[in-house]
Amino acid sequence: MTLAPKDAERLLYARYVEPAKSPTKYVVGFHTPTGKVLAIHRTVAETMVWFQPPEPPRLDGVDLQSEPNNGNHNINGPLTPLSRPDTLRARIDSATALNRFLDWYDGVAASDAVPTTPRPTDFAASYAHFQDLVTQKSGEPFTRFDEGLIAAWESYKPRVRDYALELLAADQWTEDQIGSGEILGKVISAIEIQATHGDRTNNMVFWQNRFGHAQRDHRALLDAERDERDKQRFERLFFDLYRSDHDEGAIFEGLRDLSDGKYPLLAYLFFLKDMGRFMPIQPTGFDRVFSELGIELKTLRNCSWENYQTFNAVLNELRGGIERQTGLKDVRLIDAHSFCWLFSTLLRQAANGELASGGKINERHLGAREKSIADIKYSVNKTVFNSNGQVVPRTVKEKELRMSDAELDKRIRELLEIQGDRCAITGLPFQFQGAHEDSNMLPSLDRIDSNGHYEASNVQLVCRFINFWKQASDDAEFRRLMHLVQGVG
DNA sequence: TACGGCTCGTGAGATATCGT
DNA sequence: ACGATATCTCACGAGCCGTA
Repeated sequence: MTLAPKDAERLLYARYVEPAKSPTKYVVGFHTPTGKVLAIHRTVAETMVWFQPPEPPRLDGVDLQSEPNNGNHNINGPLTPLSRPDTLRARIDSATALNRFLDWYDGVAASDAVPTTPRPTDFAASYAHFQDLVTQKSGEPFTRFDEGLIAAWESYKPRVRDYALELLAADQWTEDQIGSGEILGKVISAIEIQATHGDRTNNMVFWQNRFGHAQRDHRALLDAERDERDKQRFERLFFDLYRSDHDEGAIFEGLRDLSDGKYPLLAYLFFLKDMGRFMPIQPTGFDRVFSELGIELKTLRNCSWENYQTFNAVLNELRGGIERQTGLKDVRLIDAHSFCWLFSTLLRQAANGELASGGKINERHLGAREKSIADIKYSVNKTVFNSNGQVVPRTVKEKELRMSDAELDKRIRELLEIQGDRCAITGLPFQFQGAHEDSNMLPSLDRIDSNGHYEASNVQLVCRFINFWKQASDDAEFRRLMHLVQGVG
């Protein structure tokens, strides 16, 4: 007795209503209620089901095959789990046998299917590669997460998050606000964080309009502001996410369906909820580093709760590996995330040949930074002293230092922070005292209005050569001229 | 009949260019 | 600087077909 695939297909449609993706000429597949997938070949003579482990018990009319023969090119997209080597295949003899099999398969609890977290193949070797790249880039190897290159590149994420949580103010939400647009507005503001200077811009979600509205990760949220039904749905899910203990998986899937599967957006929203468990993601970047580490996980176009949980589990596993390699204690989830992100960026730069030429330009370590801060203070004091009522051949402008030493120190640190260690006028990265190879790139305190005094609101940090060039000219005019020069270059 | 090499089309994402 | 549009690149999906 045999069961023709077209009859099997009819049964599958009756049971699961719609296929996991539109059928191809050769293959049709379905999701089960527990989130597994199964598929059959449509053109072979008898019904052969591809399905995920575990192996079924002995069932009448169900004949487990020794080989999955799942090399078919149409097993992809939502059916990708079936392209794994541990996929099983069974020949099904009859309609009743198929139903028997499906009853069993549908009943396989999702917990049985919890995928083992993929691990790096040789973390020690990968870590050595990472150190090599860090050293090429910054001149010294990685030692800890709170200083050096990794701190400079990555420390902004928790800061952006803190600010986002303020804007979100989820603790003030009330259930009757759902549908009002207020919650949606708060979520949007917690996404669209743009610092006019420096590094507090939210780059975890691609939200800016630079490449057009359609490209923005949170487009669906913006559109929902003008769509009562979607507004209601979004706000219900946001309320559930931040204010209830409803099933996080269901919320994730719900948001995904509403927002077009934008993985970075979803991950960011969950990162806001709990940075102890959830990390932001940029699929291309993380796939790059996972492939380097030999971790079998593809996140690109795989935005699902299961995939996201695996992603976070992988990072969680890496914490131990990083602790063992570095000897550091208490490596946090976000540290593992930063490690991957920096590694990924370095891999990309190395691939593009940007590492060698970058040389020491990005070199920064705390010692050098501290020296630079001291230097700046010293030179300001000197400037002010020199221009205080002395008799000189030409008129010297009166410049007052309207800050105490401690205030000046604090302001310089603030500015370095806000400006992301870059020149306020040219955007070039600063080099710091002792770690520099070009003294023109040392930071220098500039008065925005050259006729004003040294006070907190009138100062910015610029490259030393910019300060020389700018002399007494007006800030706006000088910026205009600089842009002309940059345009020519 | 199954596998897998191959090609071609598609679309997302990244980047370049142009206009304001 | 910012926004809109054009262009490029790459991975993936789908199907064809030669080989075993």
